[in-house]
Amino acid sequence: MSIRSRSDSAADAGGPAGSARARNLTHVHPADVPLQAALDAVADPVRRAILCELAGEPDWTRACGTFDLPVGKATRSHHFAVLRQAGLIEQRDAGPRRVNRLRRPEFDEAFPGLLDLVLRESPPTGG
Amino acid sequence: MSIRSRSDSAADAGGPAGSARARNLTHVHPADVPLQAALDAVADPVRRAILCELAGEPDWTRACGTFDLPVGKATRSHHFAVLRQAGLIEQRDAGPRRVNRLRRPEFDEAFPGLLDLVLRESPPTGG
DNA sequence: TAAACTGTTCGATGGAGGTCGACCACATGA
DNA sequence: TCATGTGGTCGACCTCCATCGAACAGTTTA
Repeated sequence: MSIRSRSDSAADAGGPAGSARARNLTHVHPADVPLQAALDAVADPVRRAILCELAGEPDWTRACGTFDLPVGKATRSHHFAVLRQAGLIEQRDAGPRRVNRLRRPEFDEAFPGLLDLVLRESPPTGG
Repeated sequence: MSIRSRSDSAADAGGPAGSARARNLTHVHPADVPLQAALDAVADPVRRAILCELAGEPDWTRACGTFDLPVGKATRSHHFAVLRQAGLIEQRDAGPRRVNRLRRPEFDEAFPGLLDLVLRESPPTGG
């Protein structure tokens, strides 16, 4: 079965009440994401860059602002929201920062192979 | 190695010279397709419908006009061209018709799991 | 309280691409 | 040659979405 405790680690992360900001953080489990939304999410190169950077480091160690992206902070915020609604990332407030986690196992179960393709994408090999 | 005889079955299909129309039929091997193009190709619902229909029948049995699609023939022609350039389908002229083949093994090798996701997509299950 | 930092929201803009109608090109058959 | 049937090409339109600047909100520290 693919039905699991979908309200487990997402919204409740960070404590029972959290802050007012944390309550605005809505998450979607990958199992509830339509294929269309998943494909749209990974079809954008900026979002794929976020996913690749995120995959290279431990969970909850990267805040949104620490990513090297060729877009302004408004656009960056938009992309993180898209990734969150597509079930690709999980976010948690840590002080003024918002740290991220790649939802690899859950997303892999819902869309086998898709995330692997994205993370296998090699940038221009620098040579 | 992923390098194989990429000029093998695509452009040469249908005989040495073929017709004048057949010479305009340019194919791209999946191994030469960027991930961006592959994702863009499968991100469109009309194109996914084509792929699903194509997967349900033997190769070279479906002409472009026989697909049940909610778009005009100009748009349909455009979508087939996109699928061809993305290495997802192979086309061959059969008289006035243009028959299609899903390049499943080649595409699977280049983008493992992606086509499976598309073909696994279940429409509203009708009940 | 104020300042600095992080991130979101809002409104507007621009470009990419899906869509169409019309016309064109090719193959078949009479 | 003409008619028909299939599919491609062209130009235009239009919608969606990525992008930005500006303003706003929450957190931390002074």
